[in-house]
Amino acid sequence: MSTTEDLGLALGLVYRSYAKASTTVLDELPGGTRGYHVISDAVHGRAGSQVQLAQRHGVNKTVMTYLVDDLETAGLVQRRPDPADRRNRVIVATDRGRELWERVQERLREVERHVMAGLTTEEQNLFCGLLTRVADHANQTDPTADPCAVGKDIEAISGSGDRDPVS
Amino acid sequence: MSTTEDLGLALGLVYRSYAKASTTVLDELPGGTRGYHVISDAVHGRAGSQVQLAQRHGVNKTVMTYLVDDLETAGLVQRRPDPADRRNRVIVATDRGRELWERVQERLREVERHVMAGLTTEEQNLFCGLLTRVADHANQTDPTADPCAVGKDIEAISGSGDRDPVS
DNA sequence: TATTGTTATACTCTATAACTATA
DNA sequence: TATAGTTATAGAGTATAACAATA
Repeated sequence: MSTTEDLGLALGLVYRSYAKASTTVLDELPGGTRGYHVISDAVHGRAGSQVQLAQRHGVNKTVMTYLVDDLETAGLVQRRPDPADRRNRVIVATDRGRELWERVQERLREVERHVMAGLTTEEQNLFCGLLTRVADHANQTDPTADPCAVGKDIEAISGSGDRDPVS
Repeated sequence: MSTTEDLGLALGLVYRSYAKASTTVLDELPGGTRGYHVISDAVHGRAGSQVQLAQRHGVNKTVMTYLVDDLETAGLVQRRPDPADRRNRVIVATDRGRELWERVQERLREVERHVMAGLTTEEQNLFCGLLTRVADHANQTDPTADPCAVGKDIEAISGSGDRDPVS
């Protein structure tokens, strides 16, 4: 019998498996895994403002301030003024940040293969493709949107009789 | 262009998307998402001891003590003495825990469909199947194994010249 | 008036250390 | 001696509140 009949359970298991396997590669970076993801966004020119970054990576904007501080101190990213809106700080990668990203990226490909070792190479590509589409869909859904909207959909489906699952 | 060329980034995005979408369903449970997963293991008779549960769900055994305390107080699980080793407390589900699990489980299926809305139904099944296999593989890999073993594999592949990605 | 980013502060979660009981 | 579980304590991570600058 499978030990994971639940999507959330399986996601958590795989997420932790990846986190553990990538530790040796990412723990030396400022901000660890999250720091790498911010650098990654900066390298691809999709970082945007700090608030946008914070929303995309699921943390408070104050946390992003500290993280960008560390990344900037390490010379990996830069805060740039946004000509269109002087309140924003656009986060861009430095040359050093780009070089670091490329080096780390190669080692992470090995980590990914290790995590997905239970699948054939073809299946790995298929899985990555599907996962990416789910992720992109989640990313498209406006991160600033009211989180309750999702809950409302679900409540409308399942009814209001069992709102309190405990009592 | 895709916003997620990286497995870890995509996993994080999907994981947070699921966490956000399941909030309304799971936040009222003791221990939230993790509490539900422990109940789920207990319902399926695969919970085992508290240490085993802690390892499977990626937390310290002390955290599991507190969590099981809350679940037991809520009447959802029970600590049972293990005849084979009196040090162990085997965690089993109560009738109430089983009922709760079934109710929540139905609502979570809707959440899952919402998270995977970017895929067709066939693709959703395919994705879940592959994800489950990756998760089972991660679960099989002895959770007590030395985490450094993974790092050693990776270092052997990528060489030792760039151990410090920053300087 | 609302939003971005910053700082100081408070809170939540988790781990460490020390202990008992069992093996 | 080593491990499961518990408790008290300390630490890491994160959010809240208040503020200045900008829209």
